[in-house]
Amino acid sequence: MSDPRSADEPRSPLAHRVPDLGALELLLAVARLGSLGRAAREVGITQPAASSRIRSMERMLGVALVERSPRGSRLTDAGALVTDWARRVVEAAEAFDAGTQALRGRRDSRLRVAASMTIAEYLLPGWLIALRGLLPGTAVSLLAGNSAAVADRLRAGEADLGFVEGLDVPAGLDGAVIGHDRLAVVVAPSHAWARRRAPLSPAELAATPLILRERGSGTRQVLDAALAGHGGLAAPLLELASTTAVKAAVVSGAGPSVLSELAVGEELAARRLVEIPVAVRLRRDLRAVWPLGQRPAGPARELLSLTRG
Amino acid sequence: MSDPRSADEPRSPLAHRVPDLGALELLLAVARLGSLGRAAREVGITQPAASSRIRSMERMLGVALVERSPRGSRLTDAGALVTDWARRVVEAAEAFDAGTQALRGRRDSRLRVAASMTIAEYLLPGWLIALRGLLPGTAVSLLAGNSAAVADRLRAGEADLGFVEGLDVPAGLDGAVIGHDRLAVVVAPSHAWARRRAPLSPAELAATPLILRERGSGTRQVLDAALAGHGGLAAPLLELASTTAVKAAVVSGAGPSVLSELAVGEELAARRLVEIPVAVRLRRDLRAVWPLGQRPAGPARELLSLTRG
DNA sequence: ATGAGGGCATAAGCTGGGTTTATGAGCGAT
DNA sequence: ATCGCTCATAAACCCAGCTTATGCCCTCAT
Repeated sequence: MSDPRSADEPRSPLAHRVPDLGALELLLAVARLGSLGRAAREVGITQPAASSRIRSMERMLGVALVERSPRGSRLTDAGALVTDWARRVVEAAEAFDAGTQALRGRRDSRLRVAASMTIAEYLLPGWLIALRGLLPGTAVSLLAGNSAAVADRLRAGEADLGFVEGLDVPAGLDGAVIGHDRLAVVVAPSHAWARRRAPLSPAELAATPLILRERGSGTRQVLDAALAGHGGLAAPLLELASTTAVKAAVVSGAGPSVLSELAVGEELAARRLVEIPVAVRLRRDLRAVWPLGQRPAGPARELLSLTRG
Repeated sequence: MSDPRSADEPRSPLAHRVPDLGALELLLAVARLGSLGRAAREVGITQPAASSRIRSMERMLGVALVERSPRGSRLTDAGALVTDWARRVVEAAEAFDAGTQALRGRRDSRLRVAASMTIAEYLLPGWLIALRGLLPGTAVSLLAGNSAAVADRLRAGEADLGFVEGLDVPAGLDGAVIGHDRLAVVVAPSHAWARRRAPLSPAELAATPLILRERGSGTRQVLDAALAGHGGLAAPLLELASTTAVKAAVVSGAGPSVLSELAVGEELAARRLVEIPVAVRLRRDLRAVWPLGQRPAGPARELLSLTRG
């Protein structure tokens, strides 16, 4: 079946209405340093280039961002707001960079990490940025896969530290719980459940056909276990290959789903999805794991310590 | 005093290691449509342009993202991960776009919003994106200022809907609580408090000199009120002009501060800051406000309904 | 089999945004 | 006055990314 999309078609390319990353970084530098020239030097361009870049950004946005004076430049009120929004874009880009850098890391990296998809996707980039603050220059390589693949890598000595979500520690490994992941029942805002007042009962949830990832996913295991005593999970409404596909289907109103809160944070904040309270505990542990008896040392130890509150 | 920065100097420009927004959007389109050519059409370029753009992105990242075949293109495993990180960058860019678009909105917009800085910064862009889903084409203008300025605008009939955080509803206005904002005690990970096990007592917090925004900020009011019964707030360690400046000082280890959880979410996730539990309730209401007796209608009503869980 | 159609790659040429260098002008401190 | 900082303007340049034109590969239907 083709992608069931609804009403986000007629949107002109974002890149024409949002300055590029270089310009946003420059703006942050101006905000921090209080001078176009100094900001230019920091980002490695000349002062006229910075001047023109900021000016063209102001033209693009239709708002004056910086107040120039012969003694320096300060942000306007609007500029301060824009800068804060810009900071969030740059931070997302930094996470992107940290992630992709680890992804292309070679086997001789000083720290080889293996992680489940969910953790690699949502948590690891942040940890890597933090790690860079503590141990600058540490080359990190990342391999993402399911729990079994992570366990294999560790047992084979091809990774120094692993991260998995799930109900138990894989055989042959030691581990420590570093956090929890709550599963959330979500629907599109237009769904009838979004107007409920009472929490969903476990039996109701179990009896409702859901949009789920295909059998074998960690999410589905937890859901199965939690609802075993309530009649068991109904046959899925849809089975899709990726979390992204599931989210897209839910957003478009195809039905309810149960997804990690990590995966739906943005959608909930932007009200593209609504969470429905449910009277059952849907949690799973997030674990750091390593080969039995080999407590993490060096960079692995450092990363591990970062991941615990 | 100059900016006390520590160890994030030798970082080459992000823009050289992260593809531009156009390329990221293209990658998302490829992921969704399963074909370079179709993705190219969607973003308004030709197929060879898309081909070359994806290729140069793969060269930049050093990772194969797309598996080409004569029947279409699918993401590689690494490509799926990269695409998810890219999605977060694009979403941040969309929030940026929604915000700046409102910021330059003229007075004749169909919906004129006035909001406090914190709300304008962290919540409003998401609401505007959601609103665009419900009422496409609605021109929104945004004015950001403190509570008094928001109230003035509404009373003068120059805004249709306002958002403020604070302890009470400004005189002459009606309002509804739409959510809460918790204040968090935060320190740098290197600070001694980060290794505490017991929660902070209110008296301890009150007695400790903090890094705060200048007198008059909403955050400071709430803090003053909450600690009034515990000996009153100690003289500040530092008084800075913007939330950003406060955060930078705390991150660099200058001392503890108390900030909105909205303002420190990213920093906590990336472990640049650590939250210290404290045995006192530090909450303030987030309110939508409007002129007495004039219940919001039309787009204002729609936006209001979006902001309540 | 064989041709049509969809999908991707390559090549050549163009264009424009962003860059640099060079210069000038405003303001403050010495 | 004069230096030293700031930012703006002008002219020349360069390259990333675009388009158009073409070719190859594979699959599917006739």
